[in-house]
Amino acid sequence: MYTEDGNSLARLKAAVPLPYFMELNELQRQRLAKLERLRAQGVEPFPPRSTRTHTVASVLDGFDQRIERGDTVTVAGRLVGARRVMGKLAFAHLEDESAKIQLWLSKNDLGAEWFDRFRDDLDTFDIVQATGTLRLTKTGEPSLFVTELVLLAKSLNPPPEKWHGLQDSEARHRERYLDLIVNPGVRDTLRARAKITAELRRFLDARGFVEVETPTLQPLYGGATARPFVTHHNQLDQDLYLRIASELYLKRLIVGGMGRVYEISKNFRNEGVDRTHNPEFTMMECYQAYADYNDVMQMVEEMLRTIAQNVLGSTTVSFQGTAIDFAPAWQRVSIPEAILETIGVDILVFDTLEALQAEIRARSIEIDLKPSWGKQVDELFSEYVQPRLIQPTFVIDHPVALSPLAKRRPDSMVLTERFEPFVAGMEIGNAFTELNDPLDQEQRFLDQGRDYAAGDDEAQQMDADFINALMYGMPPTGGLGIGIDRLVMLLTGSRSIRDVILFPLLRLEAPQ
RNA sequence: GGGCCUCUAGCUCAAUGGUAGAGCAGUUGACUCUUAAUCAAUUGGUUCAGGGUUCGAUCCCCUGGGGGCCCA
Repeated sequence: MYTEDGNSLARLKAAVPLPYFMELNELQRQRLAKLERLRAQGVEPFPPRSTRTHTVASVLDGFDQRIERGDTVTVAGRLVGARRVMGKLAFAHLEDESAKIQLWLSKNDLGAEWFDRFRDDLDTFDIVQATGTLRLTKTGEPSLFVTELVLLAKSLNPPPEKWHGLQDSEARHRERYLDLIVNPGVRDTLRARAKITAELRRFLDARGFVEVETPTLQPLYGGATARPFVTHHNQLDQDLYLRIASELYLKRLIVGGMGRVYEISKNFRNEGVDRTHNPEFTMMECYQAYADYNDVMQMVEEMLRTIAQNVLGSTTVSFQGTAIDFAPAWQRVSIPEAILETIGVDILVFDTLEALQAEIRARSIEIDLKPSWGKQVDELFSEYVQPRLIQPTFVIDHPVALSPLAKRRPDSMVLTERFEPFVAGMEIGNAFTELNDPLDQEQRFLDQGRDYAAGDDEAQQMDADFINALMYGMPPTGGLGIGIDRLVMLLTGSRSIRDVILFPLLRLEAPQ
């Protein structure tokens, strides 16, 4: 109760000094007024520490025995949900990082001072510390019977609607902290993501891979088909590119004799944003000397089986209503064979852009026309084959033209020893027997340079130092990249990459 | 880049071109076992921004902005 005249809000609004940097709405002003009043009563709204003795989960563990023993515990956390005040008795819920428990506040046992304070000056979302004994309510809900209450941090922002919560996807992304408070699934996904990367590291460490770190700021970019972000180093007066892939650095380490290396890092690609793309995303890349892409395929099967089993307790995951089974062995789909089977076009026969497009026209196949044979094949595959790859599948036999860093198949000048794992119609990785012939590699870079000159701004750049490294001799090597964000999507059933990235890129909010 | 949808109170949402509303939250009062507590009263608006049409625009038109979905 504010004052005896019951009409004090206007006066409080006028009396409370506002932060100069933002305009507060009425609810925020009310909370600020409460903060000021607490301070006036000698209650510090932001004390430096709490003296909690238990997490909520540990209190709930063995709850009945704690009641019998009459344990006194101190917990700390956020007031969530409605506060239900009934004259001289009140209920609320307190949530910490482990669990939620009901607080039972009685005016007699807590004392009038703090009971009134709870009723008048504490709000939902305030962070408090509560000390007391444990009881069950008549409906059997475990509750903390509070004998001492301490404010730990006053909350100035009001909570969203208590039944529908925070729905607006823009608000959920821009105010992820609020999303985390009110939508429990966000925390679950975050924890699952941490577990997935931990399991991935465990899997690789157990196989003798050494985790390394290579540059994010690079004088040349490479290792993937993508446009880079450009930045500038002032003192060197030199443009630098943000990493689009770790590949070329990691293979330098294989040249250096590291044997097995991996890196989990952020890649930055200057491209659009959609359900499966964020300009900044996380990739695991690993390279194994004296292995080939068949070895890597087996490792991927084992890797995803292990991760799914250890994270979900099962190799089967439900993704958007479809059961997906990561258990080996995965099916293999050859790009030329799959295109032949699906639309009847043999890309190995129609092996020039002109011939391929003539055949496409002859068969009245609806497809966008592309500027090169490789891109046209990619387009046919993406359009007609990829959407059908729901269960885990290795797509193999990529054209050389699309694979400037992969070794050719011994029996083919146009196909490479490469595979991409596809799940739920999504490309989740990329792997190949690495090209270790410096002469062929130089030629591939030159071909890429021609594509770039012809207007393909995703083509790769000549990297003379990488060629120089290969000229010292790189063993036959199997390499792999796995998109961590998409893997997390699959294992958490998330429809959008924005649901597994805590702070996805959004446009600057419109100036108000 | 294109198409469609969307933006209204802190949140979730209404509103034939004619006084901008509801629920929740908040505020005031009652209430010592509540569970979306209940009962009574009540505050709260740059309808994303800027133009236009109109006697009158949340609504219709144009331009721009944010977000989502689909396509590329």
